[in-house]
Amino acid sequence: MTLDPRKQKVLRAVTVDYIYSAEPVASQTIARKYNLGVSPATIRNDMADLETEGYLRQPHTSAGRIPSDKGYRFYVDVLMEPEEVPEATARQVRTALQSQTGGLEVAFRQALRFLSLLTEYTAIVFAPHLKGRQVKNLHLVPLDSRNVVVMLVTDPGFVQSRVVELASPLVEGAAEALSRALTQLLRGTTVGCAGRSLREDLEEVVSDPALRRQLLEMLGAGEEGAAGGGMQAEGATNLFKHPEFRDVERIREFLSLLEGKATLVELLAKIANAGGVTVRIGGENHSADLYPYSLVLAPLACQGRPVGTVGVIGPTRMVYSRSISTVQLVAECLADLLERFGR
Amino acid sequence: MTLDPRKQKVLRAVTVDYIYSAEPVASQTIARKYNLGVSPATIRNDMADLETEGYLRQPHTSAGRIPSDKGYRFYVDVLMEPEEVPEATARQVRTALQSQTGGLEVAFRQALRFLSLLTEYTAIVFAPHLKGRQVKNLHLVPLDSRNVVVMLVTDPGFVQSRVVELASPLVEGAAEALSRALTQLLRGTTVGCAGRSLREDLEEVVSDPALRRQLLEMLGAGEEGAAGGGMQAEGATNLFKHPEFRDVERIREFLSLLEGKATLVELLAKIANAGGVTVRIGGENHSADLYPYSLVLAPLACQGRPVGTVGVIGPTRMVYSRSISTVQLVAECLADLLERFGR
DNA sequence: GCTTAGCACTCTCGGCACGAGAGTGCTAAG
DNA sequence: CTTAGCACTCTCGTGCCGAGAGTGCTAAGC
Repeated sequence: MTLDPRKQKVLRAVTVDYIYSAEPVASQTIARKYNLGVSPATIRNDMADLETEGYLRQPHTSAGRIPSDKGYRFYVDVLMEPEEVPEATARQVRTALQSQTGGLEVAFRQALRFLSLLTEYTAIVFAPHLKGRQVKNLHLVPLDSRNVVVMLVTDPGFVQSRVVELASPLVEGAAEALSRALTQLLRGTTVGCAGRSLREDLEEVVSDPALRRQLLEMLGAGEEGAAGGGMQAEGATNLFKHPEFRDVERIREFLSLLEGKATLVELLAKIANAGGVTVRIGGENHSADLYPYSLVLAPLACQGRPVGTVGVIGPTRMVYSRSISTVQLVAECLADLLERFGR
Repeated sequence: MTLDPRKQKVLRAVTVDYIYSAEPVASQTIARKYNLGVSPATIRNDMADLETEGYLRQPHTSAGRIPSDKGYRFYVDVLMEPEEVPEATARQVRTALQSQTGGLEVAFRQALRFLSLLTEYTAIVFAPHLKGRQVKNLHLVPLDSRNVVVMLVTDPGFVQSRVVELASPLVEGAAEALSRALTQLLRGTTVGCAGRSLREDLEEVVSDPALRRQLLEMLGAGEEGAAGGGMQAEGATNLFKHPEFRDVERIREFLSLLEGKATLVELLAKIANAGGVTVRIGGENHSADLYPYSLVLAPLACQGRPVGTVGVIGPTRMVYSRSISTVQLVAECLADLLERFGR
């Protein structure tokens, strides 16, 4: 069931040509541009075979061929020649991200900008969510007698803070004592798993009801924190440069895909547990919404545990080689960053 | 130079009809639907006059009329009947926003969601920027011996925090002493106006170079903080429901307007100092990028000082009456919130 | 048996003409 | 000043046509 060598060459030629031209590829074009040493007629026969085997599609009779999802998959797995990110560019990205002092959120945003700039697709990140992270530290910082900042630090160095208006004023020194007690109580607790016992323990330690409610909320359902529990995207407009987005309906679909998030988050969450760069092509996503898109995604881990996913989304007609190396680069930089913060 | 009463009625009819139908309005349509008691021919004459006076435009000969910017302006200032937000909806918005405990960022985001939902346009907020705010409090919270969270609290209760890796370990108790010293030094300082003297003072108080750099950065150029120093938008896809966005070029323009931000931020910053709801129609914005859009904007203030702007952006063919009342409602809720945090 | 030249066939796409429909502007009468 | 009537203009949808692109098939060649 393997493809004979010439058919592989034809499939590669069709794929590469279509990726760059966005036009169905004709047998003659291949004969002219990629010298396989055979005539258009022969190529035509191979293309017909490749179509019956499911690697190519024809938009309509008497048009050239374009790769099917299966064709892209074979291309990515077997035929594609890897493309390195130019060393100069790579260095630039690395230094920019490593010298980042503005905290993880800012670094993530910058990573997205790089990704969308270098690939010309839309960069997405499923930011490390607080849910599932362990509490490292909890601090109360009094602003004045009635207001206090609650600061929750979780595992890889995410800081989430909120201002609480207390029901009754704090006495001098109470904040520090409470901070110590709470940190001791909560250290190691997993955010999002606020069990009954925790609730009872809190009632003992914290007398102020407003503060207690706020703490429970922060430790609770894993809401979007400052680090962005949800998904972020950058460069949505990039996609509109590509001819598959000539019509408005497609644009609307794509934007509501990004805004709706649910479909994407589900996929990104799954990938967070994968190893290495994953390529998902069109229908492989088993979701009608994602059918016209391909994604190149890399998991993010901190001390061996998965914390999120980063990558790009674009049309199935994607420059996979470049996307893969770029995503890899950016993911590595972010991994370094996560280790640095995660100590 | 004032318009005679019947012409006003005609102008109102054309505007209202066009706002809802998005089709050029014919004299006969007006005669049929808005009974002004005159024949289409008379209305035609009035429309011709209104056109020479600049209130109406004709997309091409033998099409109906549509309002010009000047026409919309007259409609908004004189002809429009105010439309209240239904009490039930208003109550819902108020309670949802007032019971918000997740800090200003979350509340702002929710406000945007309401706005975009209720108006069907794109909601934007120029979030209170730290630049220009006064420092209220500065705290250092040690995480372990080498890492410390720097937390900067500015005037209306914005919290900005970053993790710093110190050049040399902290001794016990040093963090608290430093926090006190820094708060005393910095209280009342305006963020973004880090003068030379401040820099010298910091050198005396803070010996750690990494920490010093971080502090200067946070106090410095007024970068985007956690509260979002820049602009946020919600519901960009809303606009694509409207027929003026049938073609891809317009969509791309709009999205890059939102992503580019500069043009909008400039306008929003100006409005931040205004009083009450401001309506900007098309060309009134004196910016080619904004020419096809109208904005309904309200300033946000805290203790009498301007801190930002909130509103919606949509096509000039906008349901102004509804937009105005909705923006007003949301702005009031946010003002309450700002007062609560600003104590 | 694989490759290839030749040719008929199919499908898309741009251009053009045409007619219907919508709406105006003008004129002249009420 | 208002209005009926009518000619005029412009858009838009439709159908037609021809050019061009590309294939599939057949039969001949190696």
